[in-house]
Amino acid sequence: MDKPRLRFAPSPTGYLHIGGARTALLNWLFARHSGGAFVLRIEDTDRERSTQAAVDAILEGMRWLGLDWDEGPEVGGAHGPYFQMQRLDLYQSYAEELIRKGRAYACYCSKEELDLLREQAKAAKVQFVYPGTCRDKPYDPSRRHVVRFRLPKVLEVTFTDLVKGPITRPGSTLQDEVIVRADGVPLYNFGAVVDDVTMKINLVARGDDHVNNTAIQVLLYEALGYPVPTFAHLPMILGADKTRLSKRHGATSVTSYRDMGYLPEATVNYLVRLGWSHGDQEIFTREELVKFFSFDQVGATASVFNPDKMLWVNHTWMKSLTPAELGLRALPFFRAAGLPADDEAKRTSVARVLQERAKTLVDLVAQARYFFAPAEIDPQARDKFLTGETRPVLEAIRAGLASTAAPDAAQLEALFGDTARSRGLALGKVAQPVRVALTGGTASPGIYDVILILGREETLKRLDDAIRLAA
RNA sequence: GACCCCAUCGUCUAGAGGCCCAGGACUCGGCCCUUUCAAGGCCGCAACCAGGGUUCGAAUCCCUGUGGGGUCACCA
Repeated sequence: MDKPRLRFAPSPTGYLHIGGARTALLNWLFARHSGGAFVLRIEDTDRERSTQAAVDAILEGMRWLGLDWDEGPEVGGAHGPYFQMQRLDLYQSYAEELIRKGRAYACYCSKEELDLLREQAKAAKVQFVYPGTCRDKPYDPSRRHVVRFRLPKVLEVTFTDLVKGPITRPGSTLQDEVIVRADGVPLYNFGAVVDDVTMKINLVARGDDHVNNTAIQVLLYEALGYPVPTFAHLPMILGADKTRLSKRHGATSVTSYRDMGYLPEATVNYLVRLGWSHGDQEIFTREELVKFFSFDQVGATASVFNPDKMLWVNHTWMKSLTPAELGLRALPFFRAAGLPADDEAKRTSVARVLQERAKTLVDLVAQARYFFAPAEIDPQARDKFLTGETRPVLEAIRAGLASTAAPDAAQLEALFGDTARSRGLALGKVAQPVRVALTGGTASPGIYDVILILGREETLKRLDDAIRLAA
């Protein structure tokens, strides 16, 4: 087989959702795996719903995931243009070729007439079948018409599917479909086939919802005289209630995951594991995925999107980044939260102590708040830990710290240990009040780390504030 | 309704006739570690849709049923 050429062909009617992103990802993965090409084509023939904003959103989503395309919008390529609305002449000439060869014909029936027939069929509870009214009428381009494919007499159509195996559909369930509208814009089945033919696509991997389109497309390829590509129909992604994933299941656009503080590595990792596996491995780098991925390891079953597991994957990825890198990734979120985290050394230290505790970048920033802004003392924590009883402890720590010029971890440990021991207290009895004083809450990274990051001056200041509160 | 596809723990999955009274991961529960919270370690709960075949032997192959999903446009 020639080098694989794959494509992702979204219609720009909205943002890039999770399902589309996975389709794009798997196509990209296999193209990179095989050294083939990945083409991005925009199927904007639905003028009602297509928007430039959606095109931008889709490209943005793909870029965030790191899915670069070899041919397509903005990068061009030898088989362009890559927007269907810029390829109308092409569809027209292919349609005319089919008419000339007798494989298609002009149909002059009005939409109203057909709608009526469709209603009648529905009322009679039978499948609507185009009666073939115009099948043998002469071609008169001057009359308003659509182009219909003349269905060849076939018993059945069979094609290979890399994930589902051979699929057969009886010819009796097919009919003369409209392939070009009256306004000259092609319908999906025709546009996609003409484009896949002219863009030399030989492996079509797309959503499961297209399986039923495939038979007619196979016939179209044959009518056009081109080899039929191999197909890979990817199972749908479902929500928790096992229905197709949609907005009501929560966030469905990839960029919303970016905005919620997920890493692209984790998103890619999770998405690919939804329906694909490689033994027992859960975490994959992009390089590993490129190396291991193939369509025949993709399961044939639809899979339920599990936010908990995605969160775990993200957490795992966050832990694997270097603190400096993690801090850098979090920087936009710090800025969005209005926290001054531009000091790289401090930001890195914060990331280091928080990376095991924060599951997303947004979570990390939320947990880091008191490092960059005054501590907001939780009332319950104050009532419990900043009391007349703990005040002497706070004062002792304050005094010890004040007499140390530049405390290090060992000195802090000694200070806390001695303070606890001399008063016959467990270490926790000393650490908790200090924790509340410095962070405002009862849960935080190790208290010595907190002090070291806050610095001596700021720590003394917060201790003073807390001692006042404990009065 | 017709046609197509699918069917292992709650979820993602391993499993391509004996290695499986079914393995890993998420979630959940317990224990350990521990200055809090995490992280980490250990342990546990939990599944082959049903019924028929084929076979010495079936989660794995075949058939039927059931359940779920998808498609039936001058949308994609």
